[in-house]
Amino acid sequence: MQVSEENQQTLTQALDKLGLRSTRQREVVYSVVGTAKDHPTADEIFARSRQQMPTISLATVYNCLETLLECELIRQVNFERESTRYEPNLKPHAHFYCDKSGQVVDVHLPEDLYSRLTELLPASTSVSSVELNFRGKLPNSPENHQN
Amino acid sequence: MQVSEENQQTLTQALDKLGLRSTRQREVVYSVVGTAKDHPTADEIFARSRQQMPTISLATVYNCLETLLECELIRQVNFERESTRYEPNLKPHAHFYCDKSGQVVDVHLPEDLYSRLTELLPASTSVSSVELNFRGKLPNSPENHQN
DNA sequence: ATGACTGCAAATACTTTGCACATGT
DNA sequence: ACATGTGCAAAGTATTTGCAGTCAT
Repeated sequence: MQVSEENQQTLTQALDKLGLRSTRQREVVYSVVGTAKDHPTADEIFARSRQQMPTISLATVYNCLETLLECELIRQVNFERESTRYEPNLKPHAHFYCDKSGQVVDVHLPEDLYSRLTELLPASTSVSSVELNFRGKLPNSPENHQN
Repeated sequence: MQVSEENQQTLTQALDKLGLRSTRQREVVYSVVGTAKDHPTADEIFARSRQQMPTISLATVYNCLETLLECELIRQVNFERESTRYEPNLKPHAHFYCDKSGQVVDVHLPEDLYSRLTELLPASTSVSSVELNFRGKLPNSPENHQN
Protein backbone atom coordinates (compact mmCIF):
# COMPACT_ATOMS: atom_id res chain seq x y z
CA MET A 1 0.00 0.00 0.00
CA GLN A 2 1.28 3.44 -0.92
CA VAL A 3 0.09 6.89 0.06
CA SER A 4 -1.86 8.39 -2.77
CA GLU A 5 -0.79 11.79 -4.07
CA GLU A 6 -4.13 13.12 -2.95
CA ASN A 7 -4.08 11.81 0.62
CA GLN A 8 -0.50 12.88 0.95
CA GLN A 9 -1.59 16.43 0.27
CA THR A 10 -4.57 16.24 2.62
CA LEU A 11 -2.19 15.14 5.35
CA THR A 12 0.39 17.83 4.71
CA GLN A 13 -2.22 20.55 4.66
CA ALA A 14 -3.89 19.37 7.86
CA LEU A 15 -0.55 19.14 9.65
CA ASP A 16 0.49 22.55 8.34
CA LYS A 17 -2.63 24.08 9.86
CA LEU A 18 -1.37 23.09 13.30
CA GLY A 19 2.25 23.91 12.53
CA LEU A 20 3.25 20.24 12.46
CA ARG A 21 5.56 18.46 10.07
CA SER A 22 4.77 15.73 7.65
CA THR A 23 7.02 12.81 8.45
CA ARG A 24 7.38 9.41 6.87
CA GLN A 25 5.87 7.78 9.99
CA ARG A 26 2.80 10.00 9.93
CA GLU A 27 2.38 9.31 6.23
CA VAL A 28 2.55 5.58 6.81
CA VAL A 29 0.08 5.60 9.70
CA TYR A 30 -2.27 7.86 7.81
CA SER A 31 -2.10 5.66 4.75
CA VAL A 32 -3.01 2.67 6.89
CA VAL A 33 -5.93 4.23 8.78
CA GLY A 34 -7.08 6.34 5.84
CA THR A 35 -7.62 3.31 3.66
CA ALA A 36 -8.80 0.88 6.35
CA LYS A 37 -12.44 -0.09 6.26
CA ASP A 38 -12.28 -2.44 9.22
CA HIS A 39 -11.73 -0.07 12.16
CA PRO A 40 -8.32 -1.40 13.15
CA THR A 41 -6.88 -1.19 16.66
CA ALA A 42 -3.54 0.47 17.41
CA ASP A 43 -1.90 -2.95 17.36
CA GLU A 44 -3.33 -3.78 13.97
CA ILE A 45 -2.27 -0.40 12.64
CA PHE A 46 1.19 -1.06 14.07
CA ALA A 47 1.39 -4.40 12.26
CA ARG A 48 0.25 -2.93 8.95
CA SER A 49 2.56 0.06 9.30
CA ARG A 50 5.53 -2.22 9.84
CA GLN A 51 4.92 -3.75 6.45
CA GLN A 52 5.73 -0.36 4.97
CA MET A 53 8.28 0.64 7.56
CA PRO A 54 9.69 -2.24 9.60
CA THR A 55 11.43 0.06 12.08
CA ILE A 56 8.36 1.95 13.25
CA SER A 57 7.54 1.47 16.93
CA LEU A 58 4.21 1.05 18.67
CA ALA A 59 4.80 4.24 20.65
CA THR A 60 5.29 6.16 17.43
CA VAL A 61 2.09 4.68 16.04
CA TYR A 62 0.29 5.93 19.13
CA ASN A 63 1.97 9.32 18.74
CA CYS A 64 0.99 9.55 15.09
CA LEU A 65 -2.59 8.49 15.80
CA GLU A 66 -2.79 11.20 18.45
CA THR A 67 -1.51 13.74 15.94
CA LEU A 68 -3.96 12.61 13.27
CA LEU A 69 -6.79 12.91 15.78
CA GLU A 70 -5.74 16.48 16.54
CA CYS A 71 -5.72 17.24 12.83
CA GLU A 72 -9.21 15.74 12.65
CA LEU A 73 -8.19 13.37 9.90
CA ILE A 74 -9.29 10.28 11.78
CA ARG A 75 -11.62 9.32 14.63
CA GLN A 76 -11.68 6.87 17.50
CA VAL A 77 -14.33 4.24 18.12
CA ASN A 78 -14.68 2.55 21.49
CA PHE A 79 -16.66 -0.55 22.32
CA GLU A 80 -16.93 -1.06 26.01
CA ARG A 81 -13.43 -1.63 27.32
CA GLU A 82 -11.95 -3.14 24.23
CA SER A 83 -8.97 -1.62 22.46
CA THR A 84 -9.67 1.70 20.85
CA ARG A 85 -10.24 1.45 17.13
CA TYR A 86 -9.52 4.08 14.50
CA GLU A 87 -11.35 5.07 11.34
CA PRO A 88 -11.16 7.72 8.62
CA ASN A 89 -14.93 8.24 8.35
CA LEU A 90 -15.62 11.61 9.95
CA LYS A 91 -19.31 11.90 9.17
CA PRO A 92 -21.72 11.24 12.06
CA HIS A 93 -22.64 7.57 11.87
CA ALA A 94 -23.27 4.61 14.11
CA HIS A 95 -21.32 1.40 14.63
CA PHE A 96 -22.21 -2.22 14.91
CA TYR A 97 -20.00 -4.71 16.67
CA CYS A 98 -20.58 -8.32 15.68
CA ASP A 99 -19.96 -10.69 18.58
CA LYS A 100 -19.56 -13.61 16.21
CA SER A 101 -16.99 -12.27 13.79
CA GLY A 102 -15.52 -9.48 15.91
CA GLN A 103 -15.85 -7.08 13.03
CA VAL A 104 -17.01 -3.51 13.41
CA VAL A 105 -19.12 -2.03 10.64
CA ASP A 106 -20.38 1.46 9.97
CA VAL A 107 -24.11 2.05 10.17
CA HIS A 108 -25.58 4.94 8.25
CA LEU A 109 -27.35 7.45 10.48
CA PRO A 110 -29.84 9.65 8.58
CA GLU A 111 -29.57 13.35 9.41
CA ASP A 112 -33.11 13.65 10.69
CA LEU A 113 -32.56 10.82 13.13
CA TYR A 114 -29.31 12.36 14.28
CA SER A 115 -31.06 15.61 15.06
CA ARG A 116 -33.90 13.81 16.81
CA LEU A 117 -31.31 12.27 19.08
CA THR A 118 -29.80 15.58 20.07
CA GLU A 119 -33.32 16.85 20.75
CA LEU A 120 -33.50 14.40 23.64
CA LEU A 121 -31.43 16.89 25.60
CA PRO A 122 -32.48 20.26 27.02
CA ALA A 123 -32.20 22.90 24.31
CA SER A 124 -29.50 24.81 26.18
CA THR A 125 -27.20 21.80 26.30
CA SER A 126 -24.11 21.97 24.15
CA VAL A 127 -23.39 18.59 22.63
CA SER A 128 -19.87 17.90 21.45
CA SER A 129 -20.30 14.28 20.42
CA VAL A 130 -22.90 11.59 19.93
CA GLU A 131 -21.92 7.96 20.08
CA LEU A 132 -24.32 5.28 18.92
CA ASN A 133 -23.10 1.72 19.16
CA PHE A 134 -24.91 -1.52 18.52
CA ARG A 135 -23.82 -4.94 19.54
CA GLY A 136 -25.15 -8.27 18.33
CA LYS A 137 -24.79 -10.80 15.56
CA LEU A 138 -24.75 -10.09 11.88
CA PRO A 139 -26.49 -12.62 9.65
CA ASN A 140 -24.02 -14.92 7.84
CA SER A 141 -20.98 -13.43 9.44
CA PRO A 142 -17.98 -15.73 9.37
CA GLU A 143 -16.32 -16.70 12.63
CA ASN A 144 -13.56 -14.22 13.28
CA HIS A 145 -13.45 -12.65 9.91
CA GLN A 146 -10.54 -10.32 9.19
CA ASN A 147 -10.66 -7.70 6.45
CA MET B 1 -27.21 3.37 54.19
CA GLN B 2 -28.87 0.05 54.81
CA VAL B 3 -30.22 -2.57 52.43
CA SER B 4 -33.97 -2.26 52.33
CA GLU B 5 -36.01 -5.37 53.07
CA GLU B 6 -37.31 -5.20 49.55
CA ASN B 7 -33.98 -4.90 47.74
CA GLN B 8 -32.55 -7.58 49.97
CA GLN B 9 -35.20 -9.94 48.70
CA THR B 10 -34.69 -8.91 45.07
CA LEU B 11 -31.01 -9.72 45.47
CA THR B 12 -31.53 -13.07 47.15
CA GLN B 13 -34.01 -14.17 44.53
CA ALA B 14 -31.82 -13.10 41.62
CA LEU B 15 -28.80 -14.89 43.10
CA ASP B 16 -30.87 -17.98 43.84
CA LYS B 17 -31.86 -18.19 40.21
CA LEU B 18 -28.21 -18.71 39.29
CA GLY B 19 -27.49 -20.94 42.27
CA LEU B 20 -25.41 -18.25 43.97
CA ARG B 21 -25.35 -17.26 47.61
CA SER B 22 -26.32 -14.00 49.16
CA THR B 23 -23.32 -12.74 51.08
CA ARG B 24 -22.80 -9.66 53.20
CA GLN B 25 -20.40 -8.28 50.56
CA ARG B 26 -22.86 -8.72 47.74
CA GLU B 27 -25.56 -7.10 49.84
CA VAL B 28 -23.34 -4.11 50.55
CA VAL B 29 -22.28 -3.63 46.93
CA TYR B 30 -25.84 -4.03 45.74
CA SER B 31 -27.09 -1.52 48.28
CA VAL B 32 -24.50 0.96 47.03
CA VAL B 33 -25.13 0.57 43.31
CA GLY B 34 -28.85 -0.03 43.71
CA THR B 35 -29.39 3.33 45.36
CA ALA B 36 -26.78 5.34 43.44
CA LYS B 37 -28.06 7.90 41.00
CA ASP B 38 -24.66 9.14 39.90
CA HIS B 39 -23.25 6.18 37.94
CA PRO B 40 -20.32 5.49 40.24
CA THR B 41 -17.08 3.81 39.15
CA ALA B 42 -15.75 0.65 40.80
CA ASP B 43 -13.44 2.82 42.92
CA GLU B 44 -16.30 4.98 44.10
CA ILE B 45 -18.38 1.92 44.87
CA PHE B 46 -15.40 0.54 46.78
CA ALA B 47 -15.15 3.71 48.85
CA ARG B 48 -18.86 3.75 49.64
CA SER B 49 -18.92 0.04 50.41
CA ARG B 50 -16.09 0.46 52.90
CA GLN B 51 -18.26 2.83 54.87
CA GLN B 52 -20.57 -0.10 55.56
CA MET B 53 -17.88 -2.76 55.64
CA PRO B 54 -14.36 -1.41 56.17
CA THR B 55 -12.71 -4.75 55.43
CA ILE B 56 -14.11 -5.21 51.93
CA SER B 57 -11.47 -5.26 49.18
CA LEU B 58 -11.48 -3.75 45.73
CA ALA B 59 -11.16 -7.21 44.17
CA THR B 60 -14.26 -8.32 46.01
CA VAL B 61 -16.11 -5.24 44.84
CA TYR B 62 -15.17 -6.18 41.26
CA ASN B 63 -16.26 -9.77 41.94
CA CYS B 64 -19.58 -8.66 43.36
CA LEU B 65 -20.21 -6.25 40.50
CA GLU B 66 -19.53 -9.08 38.05
CA THR B 67 -22.01 -11.27 39.91
CA LEU B 68 -24.65 -8.53 39.97
CA LEU B 69 -24.18 -8.05 36.23
CA GLU B 70 -24.74 -11.76 35.67
CA CYS B 71 -27.91 -11.56 37.75
CA GLU B 72 -28.98 -8.62 35.62
CA LEU B 73 -29.51 -6.43 38.64
CA ILE B 74 -27.17 -3.70 37.44
CA ARG B 75 -25.63 -2.45 34.19
CA GLN B 76 -22.36 -1.00 33.01
CA VAL B 77 -21.88 2.35 31.30
CA ASN B 78 -18.70 3.15 29.42
CA PHE B 79 -17.53 6.52 28.18
CA GLU B 80 -14.61 6.20 25.85
CA ARG B 81 -11.75 4.72 27.84
CA GLU B 82 -12.75 6.07 31.21
CA SER B 83 -13.42 3.82 34.16
CA THR B 84 -16.51 1.69 33.79
CA ARG B 85 -19.49 3.04 35.69
CA TYR B 86 -22.36 1.05 37.16
CA GLU B 87 -26.05 1.81 37.45
CA PRO B 88 -29.25 0.10 38.58
CA ASN B 89 -31.43 1.49 35.78
CA LEU B 90 -32.05 -1.45 33.45
CA LYS B 91 -34.48 0.23 31.06
CA PRO B 92 -33.11 1.26 27.66
CA HIS B 93 -31.96 4.85 27.99
CA ALA B 94 -29.18 7.14 26.88
CA HIS B 95 -26.41 8.85 28.84
CA PHE B 96 -24.93 12.29 28.87
CA TYR B 97 -21.43 12.95 30.11
CA CYS B 98 -20.80 16.53 31.14
CA ASP B 99 -17.23 17.59 30.46
CA LYS B 100 -17.51 20.47 32.90
CA SER B 101 -18.81 18.70 35.97
CA GLY B 102 -17.81 15.15 35.13
CA GLN B 103 -21.26 13.91 36.03
CA VAL B 104 -23.13 11.32 34.04
CA VAL B 105 -26.88 11.70 33.75
CA ASP B 106 -29.57 9.46 32.35
CA VAL B 107 -31.39 10.66 29.25
CA HIS B 108 -34.85 9.35 28.59
CA LEU B 109 -35.12 7.49 25.29
CA PRO B 110 -38.70 7.22 23.99
CA GLU B 111 -39.64 3.74 22.81
CA ASP B 112 -40.41 4.80 19.27
CA LEU B 113 -37.01 6.38 18.91
CA TYR B 114 -35.36 3.29 20.33
CA SER B 115 -37.07 1.13 17.73
CA ARG B 116 -36.18 3.56 14.96
CA LEU B 117 -32.56 3.13 15.95
CA THR B 118 -32.65 -0.65 15.72
CA GLU B 119 -34.32 -0.28 12.31
CA LEU B 120 -31.07 1.20 11.03
CA LEU B 121 -29.78 -2.36 10.84
CA PRO B 122 -30.75 -5.09 8.38
CA ALA B 123 -33.92 -6.82 9.59
CA SER B 124 -32.15 -10.14 10.08
CA THR B 125 -29.59 -8.67 12.48
CA SER B 126 -29.92 -9.73 16.09
CA VAL B 127 -29.18 -6.79 18.35
CA SER B 128 -28.14 -7.53 21.90
CA SER B 129 -27.46 -3.99 23.04
CA VAL B 130 -27.78 -0.37 21.99
CA GLU B 131 -25.53 2.23 23.52
CA LEU B 132 -26.29 5.91 23.03
CA ASN B 133 -23.90 8.33 24.68
CA PHE B 134 -23.74 12.09 24.48
CA ARG B 135 -20.88 14.25 25.52
CA GLY B 136 -20.90 18.00 26.06
CA LYS B 137 -21.68 20.64 28.62
CA LEU B 138 -24.81 20.90 30.71
CA PRO B 139 -26.14 24.39 31.34
CA ASN B 140 -25.41 25.61 34.86
CA SER B 141 -23.42 22.57 35.82
CA PRO B 142 -21.05 23.20 38.72
CA GLU B 143 -17.34 22.50 38.24
CA ASN B 144 -16.76 18.95 39.33
CA HIS B 145 -20.00 18.42 41.07
CA GLN B 146 -20.34 15.22 43.09
CA ASN B 147 -23.73 13.70 43.88
C1' DA C 1 -16.91 -31.84 54.97
C1' DT C 2 -17.73 -29.61 50.93
C1' DG C 3 -18.28 -26.22 47.78
C1' DA C 4 -18.51 -21.33 47.33
C1' DC C 5 -16.64 -16.75 48.47
C1' DT C 6 -13.20 -13.33 49.95
C1' DG C 7 -9.17 -10.67 49.66
C1' DC C 8 -4.41 -10.20 49.05
C1' DA C 9 -0.82 -9.71 45.80
C1' DA C 10 0.65 -10.47 41.32
C1' DA C 11 -0.48 -10.44 36.53
C1' DT C 12 -2.50 -8.56 32.47
C1' DA C 13 -3.81 -5.40 28.75
C1' DC C 14 -3.78 -1.14 26.82
C1' DT C 15 -1.98 3.26 26.66
C1' DT C 16 1.02 7.11 28.02
C1' DT C 17 5.36 9.23 29.26
C1' DG C 18 10.43 10.54 29.99
C1' DC C 19 14.22 11.02 27.67
C1' DA C 20 18.29 10.38 24.61
C1' DC C 21 19.00 10.39 19.90
C1' DA C 22 17.75 11.60 15.13
C1' DT C 23 15.90 14.57 11.65
C1' DG C 24 14.29 18.56 8.88
C1' DT C 25 14.53 23.47 7.92
C1' DA D 1 21.47 25.49 15.65
C1' DC D 2 16.98 24.75 16.93
C1' DA D 3 12.63 22.98 17.29
C1' DT D 4 10.23 18.89 16.39
C1' DG D 5 9.74 13.86 16.03
C1' DT D 6 11.08 8.98 16.99
C1' DG D 7 11.49 4.90 19.64
C1' DC D 8 12.96 2.45 23.55
C1' DA D 9 11.94 1.17 28.09
C1' DA D 10 9.51 2.25 32.09
C1' DA D 11 5.36 3.86 34.30
C1' DG D 12 0.53 4.23 34.74
C1' DT D 13 -4.37 2.88 34.96
C1' DA D 14 -8.13 -0.18 35.15
C1' DT D 15 -9.23 -4.66 35.62
C1' DT D 16 -8.57 -9.71 36.21
C1' DT D 17 -6.65 -13.82 38.21
C1' DG D 18 -4.33 -17.48 41.25
C1' DC D 19 -4.65 -19.10 45.41
C1' DA D 20 -4.68 -19.72 50.45
C1' DG D 21 -7.72 -18.95 53.96
C1' DT D 22 -12.67 -18.33 55.46
C1' DC D 23 -17.50 -19.09 55.61
C1' DA D 24 -22.11 -21.15 55.10
C1' DT D 25 -24.83 -25.18 54.66
